[in-house]
Amino acid sequence: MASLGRIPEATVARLPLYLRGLDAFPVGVTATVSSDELADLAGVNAAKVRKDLSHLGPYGTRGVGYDATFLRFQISQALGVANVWPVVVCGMGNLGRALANHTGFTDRGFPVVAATDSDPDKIGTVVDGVPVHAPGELGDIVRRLGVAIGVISTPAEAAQGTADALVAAGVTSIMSFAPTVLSAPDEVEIRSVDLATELQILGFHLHRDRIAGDS
Amino acid sequence: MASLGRIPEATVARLPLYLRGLDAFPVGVTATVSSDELADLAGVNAAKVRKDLSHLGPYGTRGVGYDATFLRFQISQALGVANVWPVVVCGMGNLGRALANHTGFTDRGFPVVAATDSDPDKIGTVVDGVPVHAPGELGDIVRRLGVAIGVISTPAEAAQGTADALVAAGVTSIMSFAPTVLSAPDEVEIRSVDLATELQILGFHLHRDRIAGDS
DNA sequence: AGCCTCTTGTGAACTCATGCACAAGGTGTC
DNA sequence: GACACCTTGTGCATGAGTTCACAAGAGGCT
Repeated sequence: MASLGRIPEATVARLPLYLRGLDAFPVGVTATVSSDELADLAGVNAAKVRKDLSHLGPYGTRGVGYDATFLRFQISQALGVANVWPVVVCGMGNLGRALANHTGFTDRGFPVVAATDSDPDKIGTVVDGVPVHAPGELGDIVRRLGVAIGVISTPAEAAQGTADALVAAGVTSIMSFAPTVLSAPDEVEIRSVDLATELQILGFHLHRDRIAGDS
Repeated sequence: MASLGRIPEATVARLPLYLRGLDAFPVGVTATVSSDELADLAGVNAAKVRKDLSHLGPYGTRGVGYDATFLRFQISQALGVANVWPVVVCGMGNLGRALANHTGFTDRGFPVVAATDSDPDKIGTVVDGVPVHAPGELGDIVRRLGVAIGVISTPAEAAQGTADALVAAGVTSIMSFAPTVLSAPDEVEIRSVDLATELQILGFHLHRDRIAGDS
C-alpha cells in the first residue's frame, strides 16, 4: 500500500492540500484529526480523504482519527517534502519577477536560485536576491546550482526554445505559464498553468448561466 | 447536441486549447483543419478532439476536416467568447500587479477594470492603467463597473474575507491564487490556482523517480 | 465483561473520461 | 458513374476516480 508508484495521480494532487490543512494543528502538541475535519480543512469530502490516506498506509485509528503530527510526517514522506528542489525562473517579466519573489516557494522547499532573461538590461542584475543570467547560460546554471525544476514565464514564442534548453540541461520537471503547447520527451513532466484558459472556463459558466437565465 | 449544459466539464476545459490552436490559421483565409492537426496544435490526441467537437455539433466534413474559421466561430460561440467579462484584481502584491498588467487577459475578453489593496500607499494610485481602491469599496466597484470575475491575489489570511465581499457584491466567478480553501455558496464557481501545490506535485515525481533510481 | 459510540478502511456500485476501431459519408479521379 | 481514398462521428470497451454504505476495530462507560 505504501508503494509510491501506486498512488493514483488524483490522490497525489490532493496530498499537498491535506498537508496545508494540517498546518492548523500546532507542532509538538498531540492532537487527533478525523477525516471529517481534514475534509473541511482541505475542501474535499471525507470519503475522499479516507481513500486517499489509505493509499499511504493504515495510519488512522478506528474510532479516534489520525494523529496530526504523525499524519503530517507520513504525507511529507510520501511527497518527498524533506527534499529541497532548486528552481530556475526563465523569463523575468512581470510574472517571472512575481514568482521569483514568491515566498511560498522557498518556504516549501523550492528556492529560486537563478533566473534567465533575454533583456540585456536585466542580465547581470540581481532581482530580489535572484541573479539574472542570459538564456544561453541555462545549461551551465542548471549544472552548477543543481536545478531540479524549471519555471517558464517567457512569452509564448520563446517557450519551446526555453523548454528545449531546460531538457538539454537535464531538467525533467517543468512548470509553464506560457500560453502554448510544449513538446518534450515522455520522461519530462510538464505542468502547464494557463491563466487565460482558466478565465475562459469561468467565462463559459457565466455565459451558460446567462443563457439559462433568459427565456 | 449543441445544448451548452450537456458539454462535459473535461471538454469545456479543452475548448480554450482548441481555440488557441486555431490561432495558427489566419482569419479571412479559407482553410481546413483535421482532427489530427488540431490535436497536435492543442497537445491532445485526435480521438479526443473529435469527441469533444462532436459535443458542439456535426461541424466537420468527412473526408476533409473542419473549416478553421467556422470552427473557431462555433467554439467561440460555445465558450461565450464574444462576451466581455470585466475583472477586478484583489490584492496588488507582486502577483496581483503582474496579473493586472497581463495583456493576455484583456486580449481575450477579460479586461482588468479595477483593483483593491489594503495598503494606504497604494489606494488611490493607478498601476498600469488600473485604479487601486480600498477593499471596502469592492461592492461599489463591482456594481459600478459591472465586474463579472474576481481574482484573489491577497495573502491567505485575507482571502476568505475578500471572497465573502465578492460574493456579497454578486460576483459568482472567482479565480484564487491564495493558498487556502475558500468557502462560498454552491452557485459561486471558484477556480483555485495554487502554485506551491503545483510545485509539490512536481516534487513528488522527482522524489519517486529518485527512489526508483536507487536500489 | 459487556455494551455503546465513534471513526477508519474498503468492497462495490456508479459516474465520468479516454481510446479504439470502424461504419458512414464526403471528395476527387479516371 | 464507379471506385479509391480520406476523415469524421460514434458505439463500445476499458480505465480512472468518486461516492456510498457498512463491517471491523478501537476506546470509554457502567
